[in-house]
Amino acid sequence: MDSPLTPTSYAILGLLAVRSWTPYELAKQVRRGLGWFWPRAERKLYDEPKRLVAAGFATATDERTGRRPKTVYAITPAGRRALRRWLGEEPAPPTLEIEALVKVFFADGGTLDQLRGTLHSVAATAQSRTAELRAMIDGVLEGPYEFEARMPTNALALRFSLGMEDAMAQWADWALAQTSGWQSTTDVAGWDWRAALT
Amino acid sequence: MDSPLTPTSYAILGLLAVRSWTPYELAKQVRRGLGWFWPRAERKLYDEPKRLVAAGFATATDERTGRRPKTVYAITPAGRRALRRWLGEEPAPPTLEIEALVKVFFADGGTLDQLRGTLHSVAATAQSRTAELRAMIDGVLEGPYEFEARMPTNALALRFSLGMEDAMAQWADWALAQTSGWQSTTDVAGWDWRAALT
DNA sequence: AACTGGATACTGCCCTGTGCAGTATCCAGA
DNA sequence: TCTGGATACTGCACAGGGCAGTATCCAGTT
Repeated sequence: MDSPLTPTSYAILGLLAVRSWTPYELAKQVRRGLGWFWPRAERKLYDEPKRLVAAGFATATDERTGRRPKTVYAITPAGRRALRRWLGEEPAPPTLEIEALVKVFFADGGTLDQLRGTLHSVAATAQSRTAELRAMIDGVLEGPYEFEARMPTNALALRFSLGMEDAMAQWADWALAQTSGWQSTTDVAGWDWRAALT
Repeated sequence: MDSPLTPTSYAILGLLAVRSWTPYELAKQVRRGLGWFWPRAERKLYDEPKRLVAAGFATATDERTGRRPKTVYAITPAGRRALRRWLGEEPAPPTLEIEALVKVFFADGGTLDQLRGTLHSVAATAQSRTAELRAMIDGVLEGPYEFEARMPTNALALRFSLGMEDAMAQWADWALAQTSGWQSTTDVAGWDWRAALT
């Protein structure tokens, strides 16, 4: 029960530092922001706050909407101190899970069409994710925004996500151009991989 | 037991399509290549091949080095067909887990030094990971390489990793420049987040 | 010839995290 | 009144991570 808190615990604690939430609201908020660099299943967001309560970093308040109960979590002073401490610790190196790249890496076991299909998929995904980010930015730029005070750090993170999606799109376009002359995934018709790596 | 195979199963199957390996060798190989976009704990690489054998996609051969036993896994024709089929399926969207960004996102709960420390850490990690990639590339460019035939698709994947690391380094440098005039994480001294987002 | 340390070759166990099914209630609109 | 989507959870099975523990092998040292 008192196993050490995980980065996920601190991510939730960070959200509680902004305001109080029900787990359901946390889930919506994670989809909007945090999920771009710390994705977690909705399921987890019901367990994690309980651990924060057990650690004394949050409180749980039972409320109700009519007859339907809900639990509102709020941060404690000890929670804010713990968050502050954690913010100064060395972060773990990044972890990327990109199924598309596995398919590119082993593309020589399949057809050229399959490889190029995967590359098109990467480009399309990056474009639609970029559009999502841009829509969020437009929304914030226009209207008055609930968390205006948090926009400076928020903007740094948004720029990061835009940069990642842009890099993926750029790479996919580059790879599509490179493979355009290939005869197959194993017969690359004189294409020079050494040149591509320098 | 016959639960559907995961992307991890196909990642291992892809390695077996290149040649036969013991789980220990698989682990080394994953660290070298696949791990950059599909990282898995060594532990997993001892379980996964067993599932491939159960599915009829691989065979296990018990060998020994002196008195110490080892298991060599090899792909079957059905395995190659399964891999080929999988290569044509739509890949899942990318998943990024970046603890440093969580710290940036919630930096307004800590000090400016903490924020800039996190940014320096991102820059340093990206640089050292880039150096690792470059060292691998240099090694391949110089000597005769065991898997020369796989270099075209391998080069596409390597370029991807270089691009990601470069994007992270670029972003970290940009963010350090942006925050250089901040008084604190909440007093940004006239810094315009709107400008940073357009 | 014995000793040491790093590489090889695994397994067990506990924990985190995902995905999905299942159970309710609430509320706006038809 | 009815319906469907949003709200508010829990249980369960499985994927995956990290670490401790158990051996053997082998090259270099003493």
